[in-house]
Amino acid sequence: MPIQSILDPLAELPLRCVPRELFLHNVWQVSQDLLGKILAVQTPEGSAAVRITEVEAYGGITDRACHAYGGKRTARTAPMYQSGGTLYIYLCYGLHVMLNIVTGEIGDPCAVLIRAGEPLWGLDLMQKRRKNAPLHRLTVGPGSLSQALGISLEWTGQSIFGHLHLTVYDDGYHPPQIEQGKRIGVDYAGPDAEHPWRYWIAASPFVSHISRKKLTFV
DNA sequence: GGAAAGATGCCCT
DNA sequence: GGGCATCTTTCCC
Repeated sequence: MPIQSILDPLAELPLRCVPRELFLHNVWQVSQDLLGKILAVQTPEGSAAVRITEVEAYGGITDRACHAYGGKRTARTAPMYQSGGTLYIYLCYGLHVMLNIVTGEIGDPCAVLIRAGEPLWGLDLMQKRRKNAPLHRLTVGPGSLSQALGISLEWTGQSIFGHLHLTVYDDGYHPPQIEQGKRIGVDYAGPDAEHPWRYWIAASPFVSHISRKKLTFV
């Protein structure tokens, strides 16, 4: 399948699925490793894909911003306790679909929230799903990204390995620079809201809250 | 059974 | 940058 990137039309590298081991490291490592990877979704409507440009790490039972804080386990959060590579998908504000990928071993409820991507292919399909939103808002923000890709709530709890619809690929691309800052919308988490656990590809136009304060870079 | 909050997005100024 | 739609999940009666 040819890659046709809007920003980098010269990219023509072989695709391979990311290995299971990628998700078995700590959630902060996995978050940064996922930047630049390709998230592809195939549905009966067609296929679409983005290069992941922005993520957030949710640190399990000790992170007040994490749904599994304090070991909380409900029907919704149960997938977070499964092994690395499990999908954790839930509805926010009653209408926005949030896509997360669980990290670590079984029983360690950490996950990476996929917040934004750069369109690679399936542009027409994504624009149709997003009601012709402009390019800079097509796949930016966790709710918008899920809508563009056609992420389904029914996939929560399923593994991305051997998944029928969703695949994460590595085409050899590595972000030239990664920036990090505070996570978005977690002010209720008190001191844990201050952690710089949001990561994005430096200078990418496909990042939300671009004006937010940058803390450090890697 | 009911109330409150929420890992947002969009439109307005 | 501020207001608000919108409805599921969770928790507490």
